[in-house]
Amino acid sequence: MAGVRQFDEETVLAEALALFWRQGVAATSMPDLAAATGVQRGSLYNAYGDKEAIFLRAYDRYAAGLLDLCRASLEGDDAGRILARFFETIIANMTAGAPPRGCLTTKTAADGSLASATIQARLRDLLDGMTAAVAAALSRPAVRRQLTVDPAQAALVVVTFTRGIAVMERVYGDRRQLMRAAEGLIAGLVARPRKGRGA
Amino acid sequence: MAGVRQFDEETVLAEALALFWRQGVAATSMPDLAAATGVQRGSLYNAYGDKEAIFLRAYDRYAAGLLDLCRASLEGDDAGRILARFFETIIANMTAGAPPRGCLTTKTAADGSLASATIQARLRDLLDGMTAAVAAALSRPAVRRQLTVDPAQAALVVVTFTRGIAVMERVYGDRRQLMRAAEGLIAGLVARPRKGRGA
DNA sequence: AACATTCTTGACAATACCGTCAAACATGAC
DNA sequence: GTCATGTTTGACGGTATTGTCAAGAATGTT
Repeated sequence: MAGVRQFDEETVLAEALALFWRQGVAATSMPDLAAATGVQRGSLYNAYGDKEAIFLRAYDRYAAGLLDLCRASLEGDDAGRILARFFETIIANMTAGAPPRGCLTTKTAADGSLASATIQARLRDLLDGMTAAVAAALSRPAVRRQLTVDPAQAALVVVTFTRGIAVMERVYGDRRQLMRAAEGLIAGLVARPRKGRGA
Repeated sequence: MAGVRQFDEETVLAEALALFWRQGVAATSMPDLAAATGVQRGSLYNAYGDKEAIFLRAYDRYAAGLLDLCRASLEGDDAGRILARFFETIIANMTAGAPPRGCLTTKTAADGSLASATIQARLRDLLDGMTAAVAAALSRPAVRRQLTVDPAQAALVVVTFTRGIAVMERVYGDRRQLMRAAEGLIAGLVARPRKGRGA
């Protein structure tokens, strides 16, 4: 096969992701992407077709990475600790960067990009995956016993709450507030939030 | 005073609000507003200056109305009922319209309009007001006793959760899921969610 | 080394939005 | 009825984005 792609797709998608994350999908134009990636607009059109296609590729990587982080944070048998670590992960993800980038999924969900059913489906996929991961963790017998709500519903509550945290981050930009909110939710969901201090 | 405004400001702001709500602030242009309100673009510039000014005026009305609805829903002494009615109000607000418009505050928060500190401040004002209203309701002694978390923190959790519901509405568009999520949260925050059925 | 294939480049036309402004207009004040 | 005042109108120049395309460039194949 001759006529070979001159740019490194990994790099381009990473730069594109960074831009989408920072600016939001709707606010990012093809010229923006061209400038950020160093690839000419015409080449991007040729390689991917349109902005949505680029976004979908970038988002898939993002989603996979985030899901891995979430799953890793959900190990253990102490419900309070599991959830605290999970929310820490989520909050770290959305407060990273300067200024903080916020949560890509949430920004995308609210910025009109959902006119595309394909994008909506991808966002749903990530949230479904996240819900499943949380539900699995909360369903472990040792964990389940500590909950005030059954695991499936608790998982829905937790994932919904992560979305709320993402919005609050945008509006208040106060990391501590997010932690306090998460802590409050955990207190409600776990039977004995504070038995001692350490283990 | 001669040279008098030819359009009805109430009507114009109502139409503008409807458009912002449906399309999102960032996705709404001055020509869009002109078309929707029937007022020429030049007149809008003359009367208000720019899109942001129009949005702020429309949003203030929206915020005031929504806050009133929220406060009204928070009366009573049964924590579970109060919260259920509050979430019903919130969910009704964001699932109204065909297709549902979602939550204006949340859409605005995530669509890049927060580049404007003024807009961010207004969103914060509404959420502050909502948090205060919920905190006040949850602080009533009879209510407070039923909670698993102290009122101030519970209010933060509740308001954060409303933002999460708004995002979930965008992604899933499933009213029942929102109700189930809210119900789950209430179960966690209220000590005895189900003692009987009625009072 | 020559070729075929695919990518890249720069430019094009089409469309849309913004902010402004001068001229025309309508209205309340006198 | 006349005037002063603020509004409305339509148009202008400037800028930006989109999607396409023909010509040039690069590379694997033979």
